[in-house]
Amino acid sequence: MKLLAKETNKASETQQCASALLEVVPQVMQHLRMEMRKSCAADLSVPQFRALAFLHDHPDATLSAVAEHIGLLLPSMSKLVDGLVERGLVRRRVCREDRRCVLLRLTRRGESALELTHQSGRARLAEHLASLSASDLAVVEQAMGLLRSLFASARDEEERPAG
Amino acid sequence: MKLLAKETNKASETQQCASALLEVVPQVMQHLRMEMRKSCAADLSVPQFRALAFLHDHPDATLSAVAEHIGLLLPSMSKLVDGLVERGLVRRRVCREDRRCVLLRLTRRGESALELTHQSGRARLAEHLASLSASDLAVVEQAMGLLRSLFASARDEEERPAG
DNA sequence: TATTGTTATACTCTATAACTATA
DNA sequence: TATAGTTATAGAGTATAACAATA
Repeated sequence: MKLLAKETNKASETQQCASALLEVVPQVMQHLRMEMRKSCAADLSVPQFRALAFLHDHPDATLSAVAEHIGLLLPSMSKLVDGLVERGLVRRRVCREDRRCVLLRLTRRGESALELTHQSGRARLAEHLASLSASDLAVVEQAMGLLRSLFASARDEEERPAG
Repeated sequence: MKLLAKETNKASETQQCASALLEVVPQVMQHLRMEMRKSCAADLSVPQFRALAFLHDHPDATLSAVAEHIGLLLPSMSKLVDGLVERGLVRRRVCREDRRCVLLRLTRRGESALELTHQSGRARLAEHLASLSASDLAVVEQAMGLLRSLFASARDEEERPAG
């Protein structure tokens, strides 16, 4: 009976946590979006920024790989990459071994844009976090670690197995 | 000197935490978006869901109030509400005291759609969270509480002062 | 035939600028 | 004149469906 009660508590805790995520994640996301837009560091949208970050970590990734990581379907990703290529931030190249595949890689301008945006975004976010105590910061960072593992895409799991 | 070192550590902790947010929040957000789309519970987008949730908690809120909470400008909000009104989820009404203002309120269908989407989203999210231990869940929930306070909009602060 | 990617099309999100109605 | 909201317009994000090229 006690075990059952525990299970029930766990389930209700899980539901409560899910509710919190459902409310807070979009709220924080909206702030991220607005700050990135206002800062105009390199004028990157959030998905563009994420794509560049992935390509920084995985040079010569295929379009499919990026799409899976970002969580977009191929047509959406193809279009997003169109923009990055037009702006000279990414280089598109056909793979020699399998000519159906497209290999993507950051240009030097792409690297700069990524770094600029990352630094500026981090700085603005850090201002918001300034009022947190050291232990609060630790809680948030730990939570982000947990969520990163939970919501990593299948392909990411292969490379960096989640704990 | 020791104090300075502490300050430096705190700053670097803050930066690291900001980096984690910058990476993980969009990742989780993307999952939320996709799950809400796939579930088709009531076919609500994330911003639509957020607007309904706010109106549930604040009946007869003005368009401006909703816009500020969601983090949209007035034209964007007006258009979003157009869609909700057309679908019969929200009622728009002119305020008698100040005829410039528009008061928004959920219809019964709006309440249902909100509840359906909330339950379905929470359930799907809960599946992902199932592998977390009770203490991990607590960490995530605590982090969400901290972030909710930090990123609440100005108007929300008035009603529910952040700790 | 199956897979990778692109093109075509459509809808939502979001912004800015110009406008209307009310105060 | 200032404020609340709408309309007009535009661009990015995202999806589905249809297509092309390669395996």
